[in-house]
Order: sequence, then C-alpha cells, then structure tokens
Amino acid sequence: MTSKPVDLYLQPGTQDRTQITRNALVVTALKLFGTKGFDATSTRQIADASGANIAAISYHFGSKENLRIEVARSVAAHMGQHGPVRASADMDNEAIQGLSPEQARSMIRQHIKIALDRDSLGPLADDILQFFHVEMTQESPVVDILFDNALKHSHERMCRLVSRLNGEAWDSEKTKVAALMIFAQVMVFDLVRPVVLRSMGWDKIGPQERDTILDAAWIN
Amino acid sequence: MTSKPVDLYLQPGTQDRTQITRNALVVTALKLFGTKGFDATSTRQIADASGANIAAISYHFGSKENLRIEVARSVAAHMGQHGPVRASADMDNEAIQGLSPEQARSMIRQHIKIALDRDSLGPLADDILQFFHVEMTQESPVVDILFDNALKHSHERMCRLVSRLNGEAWDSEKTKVAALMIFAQVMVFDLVRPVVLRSMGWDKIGPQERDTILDAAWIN
DNA sequence: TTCAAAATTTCAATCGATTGATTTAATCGG
DNA sequence: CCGATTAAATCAATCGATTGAAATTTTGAA
Repeated sequence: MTSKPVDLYLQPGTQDRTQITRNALVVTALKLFGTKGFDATSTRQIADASGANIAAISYHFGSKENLRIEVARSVAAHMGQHGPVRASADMDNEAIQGLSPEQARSMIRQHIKIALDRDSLGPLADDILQFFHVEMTQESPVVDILFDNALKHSHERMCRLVSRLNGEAWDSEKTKVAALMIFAQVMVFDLVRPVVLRSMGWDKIGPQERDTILDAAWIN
Repeated sequence: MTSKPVDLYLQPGTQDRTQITRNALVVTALKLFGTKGFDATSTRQIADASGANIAAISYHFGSKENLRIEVARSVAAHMGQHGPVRASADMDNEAIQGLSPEQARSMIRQHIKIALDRDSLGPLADDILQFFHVEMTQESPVVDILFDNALKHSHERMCRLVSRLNGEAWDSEKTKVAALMIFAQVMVFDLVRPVVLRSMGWDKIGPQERDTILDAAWIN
C-alpha cells in the first residue's frame, strides 16, 4: 500500500516473479485504462493481456480500484524522475526571480517544448500520457496523486516564470490562470484527439504534428 | 433512427406521453453520461432517475448505445440552434474576407466570449457541455455527430477569422491549428476541471472564474 | 551443503451481484 | 374495444472478487 511504486520499466535482467507479475499488471492496466477507460476495462482483460491469473489482481493490489491507484503512483513517480516534471526541478525559485522577461519567455518556450517531448518517458510514453490525460478529466482519488506528484510543482514553476513576464505576483490568480493556459495549449490537442484528427484531417498526432502545434502555441 | 432528435427542453404544455418519456430518458442519460461516463452508467440508473421502466430504453431507442447517440444528436441539434455554434452562422465568408486584422481580432474575442457563455444553452447548459466535453475525448460514433453538426462549421469560421490575422490561407495547417488553439484555451479548463480546481484553489468554475479565464486567453 | 517445512505466489473454479436486453402480462389512452 | 405503452419477471452474459489447492520460492535446522 505505502510501499514503493511499481517500476514501469523493469531492468532487463529481472528474475523476481512477483516483480514481473506486478509490472505486467500495472503496465497492461495503464494501457487499457488509458485507451478504453477504467470502467470499460474488466479485470479479466487486464489479467489475460498481462498473462496473469484473474486472482493476481486481488492478490497483489487488493482490488481493481487499488490497481488504478498503483498505476497512478507509478506514472507519477516515473514522470517525476524522467518526464517533463523533472525539467522544472532544475531551476530554483531565486534564479527565476532574476530573469529578464526575455529570458523568462525563452525558458517558458523550452519548458513547453520539454512538456511536448515524449522521448524522455521511454517507449511507454504514449500510454503513460494517455492515462495521465484521461485521469485528469475525471474526479477520482487518482487526480490527487497525479496533481501532488507531477503537476503542482511544475505549475508553480511556470507561475514564477510567467510572473517575470506580466509583472504580477507569481501566486496571483491572473498569473496562475496564465500558467495553466500555457500547458493547456499543448495538452488539449491530446485530450480531444478525436476532434483534432477530424478538424485537421490528420490520422495521428506524431512528432511532426506536435511541431506544428508547438509553433502555434502563444507565449507572449 | 433518422427522425428528428429529441428536444432537450419540452414545451411546457406537452401532454404526449411518448414525448415526455423520451425526453426524460434523454435528459437523464445526458446528465449521467456526462458526470459518471457512459460505461459507468447502467440502464437501470437511467430508467430509475427518469421515472421510466427499464424496458423503455429498448422500446424507445433500441439499446443503450443508441440512447447515447440520440443524446448526442439532441445535444448537437440544440447547440446548433441555440449555442455557441449558432453565433458563427451569422457571419458569412465573404464578409470575413474584407475584415481588417483589428476587426477580425475583435470578432474572435467576441466569438470566444460566446463560446464561454452558457446562458444561451438554458438550464441544462452545464450538463450539455459536460457531456459534450467528455464525448470529445473518446473515439466513438458520437464524436462524428458532434463534430459534423456542432464543431466543423464553427472551426472553419474561426479559421477564416484567424486567416485575417496571420495572413496565411484560411485552410492552411498553421491557421487550422491556431484556430483550434483559440477554442482550446477556454475549453481545456472544463476538460480538466479536477486539476484546474486544485491548481487554482477554486471550488467550482462559475461565471466569475470564467471571466478570469477569458481575460487570460491569448488572441494576438 | 542438504532437504523438508514454511511462506509466498499462481492456478482453475466458482461466488453473488449486476449488466444490457427480452419476454409476458397488465394497463393506459383513444 | 384496440393498439400503444408500461410494469414486473427473467434471460444469458459478464462483472469484481474469493476460494482452496497446487506450484513455486524462501527459510532454517542439521
């Protein structure tokens, strides 16, 4: 329950049966929850697709709902260490204070570019982010896990950067909304992908399409 | 199947039993699908909450999936006639051609303001838009209905307006993405409301909060 | 080091409950 | 009275979860 989250990527030489099973269940659930949704995914589908027995879910995680939480903890932990969130940890608040508006703007652009970049998340990047996006739209215990561990810090850093641009306090309502809107611009294209594909005439949102999106993002 | 969509708002004096039952089922399903999601909503919940019998769903719509589609058709029809989509129908393409950048910018702002305004959709506005948003995130037959009847036209108008600003062709990829991003800025706050509430420290997204969002929207 | 006992993990089978949908009979309005 | 509609009962299928036994791994005394 309160133990270390399951690693989304097992080190190649792992022999531990338990670890392998738990990883398979979490990764499979990550994919199915992200694509079909939590409610539309049955425990049997997860078990079959991960090569485990149905009872394994109850045994290792207690319940389907707990598996969902474990997936969220794994995702949050992984993003915190390797993903876009990690990038914001490199700057400290005092350094931002001294930034010129032009420097801040540049860092914001870089920040957004990293947020769009999926390479840092590994081969599961698409699955991780799809799960992330889906869960963000629903009120559930999972939101708190993702927000506290992967969003809060990143948003605050963005607020401090935006503050250098608009001159307002970093924790003012205006600044906070502006910071959210910067993330929103690139995030929304994944959130409403079905509509985006139809509007744009695309058949997927790949690296090329993401460049187009990034070019259109407004950071002024 | 190919008949007129169910009216979301019955005229007060309606006596027609059939019409009343169908309306109750559609409105109830609209609310439940929007809040709990399609998969997490059972036909019994819909029947109970709407005061109808379980068999009524099969009788009137054929299946739960067909009820979902009927809800989408009703929502699309209602938005097309009364909602934000309607606003874009007032301008024609030739008029937009002659707009100065400054005029276009003003119309875009107005367009967005209308898209944020929920009064035109009536008392069910929140339910309608929540259903709308949820369905936009999932690949389903419903997306096509909503896109074709409520989004396509509105997006094209926005493209033509944006075209007056950036000087590019209205159907260029750059313009189309930019137009999407304008909608995205205000839409995303409803899509990821759970995260927005936590980030902003809000307990709801009401008219006041929407004003704050609108002020932060970038149209340059 | 050896090997049986103990603990852990997996397995097939099954639990009661609920799902979407259907059937049959009663009820309603015209 | 008749067709339209509803109500109650029930369908097979699937849901999440549990069971006890089998298989596997770990442990500990000799």
